[in-house]
Amino acid sequence: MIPKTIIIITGPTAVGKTSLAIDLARQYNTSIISADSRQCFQELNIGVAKPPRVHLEEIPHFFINSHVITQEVHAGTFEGYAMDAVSRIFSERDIAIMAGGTGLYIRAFCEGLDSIPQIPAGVRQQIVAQYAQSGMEWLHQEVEKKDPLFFAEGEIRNPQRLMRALEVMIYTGKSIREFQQQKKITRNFSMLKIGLELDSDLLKRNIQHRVDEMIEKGLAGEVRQLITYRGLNALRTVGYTELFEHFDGKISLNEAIEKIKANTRAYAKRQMTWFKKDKEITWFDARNVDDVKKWVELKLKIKN
RNA sequence: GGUGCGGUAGCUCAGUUGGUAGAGCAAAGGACUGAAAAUCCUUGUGUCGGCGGUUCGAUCCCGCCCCACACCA
Repeated sequence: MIPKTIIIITGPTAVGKTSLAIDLARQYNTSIISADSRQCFQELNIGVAKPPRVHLEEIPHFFINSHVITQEVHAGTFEGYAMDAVSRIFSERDIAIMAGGTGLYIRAFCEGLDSIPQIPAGVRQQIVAQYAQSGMEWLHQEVEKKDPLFFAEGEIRNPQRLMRALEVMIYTGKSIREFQQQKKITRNFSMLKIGLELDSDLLKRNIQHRVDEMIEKGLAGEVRQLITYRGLNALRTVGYTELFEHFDGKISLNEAIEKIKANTRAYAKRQMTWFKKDKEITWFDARNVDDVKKWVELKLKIKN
């Protein structure tokens, strides 16, 4: 019996993950699970570089257009969703494909997250509101008092982490540190992790082209329609925040475009910083996707 | 041609009552287990427009020149 295998394609934004995934999905006659924290939202289209509609119709995709922006989606949501999706794919196929650039989501899928109770939304809302009002000093004091364990070793200058620690403490009465065992779960299928990379000048050029293309396709119009939802997490996204600023009259359209390009570059850099640490990834030059295909074929043969 | 305001880090600018200079953004590196396209940390030598003068010492004061902008002719 052939072992079930998922081919995971990752790398920075605008290297060409999507088109490689589609090629492989065709070749192995299977489906794709997107590992992208923004493409899952129906309302976000031009700005998040979804696969073209024809391809979405040709090949089944999971976690694309699967949610609406008012839903809360996070790494835990993805883990559950993606585990369900692979098992459905594996019930009919031996190979599945995952493609995306959200490192935390991919890790959640591959290794699992430590189980922490679901915190009711209201708990966080209160903390966020209090933080907005009273600021960092208050947050520090709260966490130092309520969760000294986290305060001693956590990222105490990062408000998001502090607020997360606080909500877990308030709701469960235990430090988030006690939950975070960093235990890797072993999945009952095998994985081939592929990284696509590109010389930084070339990647910059790709980003530039892609952003210009998004503008031509009408990104500004898409963003304008979503302006009333700007407070939602789904819209704290490169391409959207900069255009909101433009519609506020703070910056010109050209400035917004330049900012989108710069922020996309910074995002790509953060992605590389994350992925470089994953020693299971085999890297390929994005210009030689045929090498990837050959390598995948070889690996799958060995497995048989 | 005259007057005014400027010329400081890749960009936008702050500053030094004369002791060779600093923020934001960019850039580079890094962290990150339920906000992750998010969030956070680290890294700043640049003929302070050019040439001369005053001074122990000038980017800062003075003179001339060049460049940009505005206004007046």
